[in-house]
Amino acid sequence: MARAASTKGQTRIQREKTEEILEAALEVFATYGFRGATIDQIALQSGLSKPNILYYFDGKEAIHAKLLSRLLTTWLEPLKHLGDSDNPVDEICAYVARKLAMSRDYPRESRLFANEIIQGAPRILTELKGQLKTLTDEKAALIQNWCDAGLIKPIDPYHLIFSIWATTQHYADFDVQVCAVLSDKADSRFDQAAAFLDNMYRATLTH
Amino acid sequence: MARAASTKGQTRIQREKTEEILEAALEVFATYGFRGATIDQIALQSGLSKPNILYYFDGKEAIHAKLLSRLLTTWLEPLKHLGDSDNPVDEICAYVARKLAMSRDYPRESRLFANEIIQGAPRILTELKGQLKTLTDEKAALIQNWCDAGLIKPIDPYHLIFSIWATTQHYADFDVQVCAVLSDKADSRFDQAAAFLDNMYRATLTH
DNA sequence: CATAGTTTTGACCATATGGTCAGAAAAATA
DNA sequence: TATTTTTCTGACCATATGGTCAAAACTATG
Repeated sequence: MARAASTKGQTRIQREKTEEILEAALEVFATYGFRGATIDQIALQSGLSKPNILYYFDGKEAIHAKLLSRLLTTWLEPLKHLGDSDNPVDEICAYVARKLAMSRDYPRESRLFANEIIQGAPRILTELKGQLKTLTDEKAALIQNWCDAGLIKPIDPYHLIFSIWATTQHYADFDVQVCAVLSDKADSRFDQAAAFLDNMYRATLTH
Repeated sequence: MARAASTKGQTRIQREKTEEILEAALEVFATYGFRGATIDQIALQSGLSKPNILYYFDGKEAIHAKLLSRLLTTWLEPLKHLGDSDNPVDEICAYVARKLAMSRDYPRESRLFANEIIQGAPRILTELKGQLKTLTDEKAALIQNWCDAGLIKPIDPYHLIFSIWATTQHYADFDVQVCAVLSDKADSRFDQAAAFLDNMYRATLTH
């Protein structure tokens, strides 16, 4: 038996089933959190039997860990692309737009992450203090340079980044609430949000 | 036996124990979510035995329901105080400050709420579409009036409110992440946040 | 103090849940 | 086709969990 843990030499079936399980697990973990999710739910969602799932993964923890480790890479991707440019305001607004698009297109990933963080990030704290902090420090320094050069208004770069995470992820994590409040106007919520946020960050950053 | 459900004629012990249980339950539910929390944990946290807890409440659901119904009132309080005034910008910034203070002083309440919403608000959806929507509609109309009167820049009042909820609650719900990124600078995070947010919303709203 | 009412608990139950295992079914290989 | 390897499953186990109950401990009051 070749466990999915060994990344080399996987058969077609191993690759396919592993994906199906992760897809189902994402749905379940995002909705109920780690402790609230059950392997039976993942089994039901994926159409596989419970023992079959445990044939591919070494347990509930392992499935969750795999999802989280994948997620972090995807999640940091938009921030990585925040590059130097002659127009910092556009650069930041483009980042906001990318991040909002991720909330729209990958709400389950956002909720998986939110569940983990709210509950104290017990299984991802190391990565937060490592990868996430390193990247954020780097980009905060870049933004600080823009401030110092007078290209944008003076602001705290860290809290600017926090506010971007908060405002964009809100549309994935709190979607039920947003829809409840907007009711019939909810359909265009992502377009409205894009316009509002672009407007707000331009006002915040432009001299 | 007089169950806590009957709000009238409670003895001193009933009032005290009920509070102790709710206090412990808030801690546990906020950390693990509804499905992840166990009555045993609440028992341990409160120093009471499990059967004793079930003597005061009709089950896990009932404890959670009680917490949620209390919470909603407290939670909407800051928004209710968003009143008419000759300086709308100050008015909104004061609301932001109040909301941020709540994240600092009542992080568990914020997380309890966040857990519920992220998981689809199964036990509070009615209240969201009722109380929350009504109040938000009312305040959005007020803000719209300020826009129309030219007292603040034209913005979408609903998404302004969403952004305030998102940015302020972020400091309670994602506190672990904020601290991980700020590391040694984390101590003053709420003061920094207050300054940043005040600055951002003034820029967004002032002509 | 005696009695009635309230509060608390240990022991217990039914179900849910994470996980195991021997062997069957299917697929790859010789 | 025969054999080896991979994939899959029903039955099962140990523990965790929500909840019950009879009786004990405690408290207030006549």
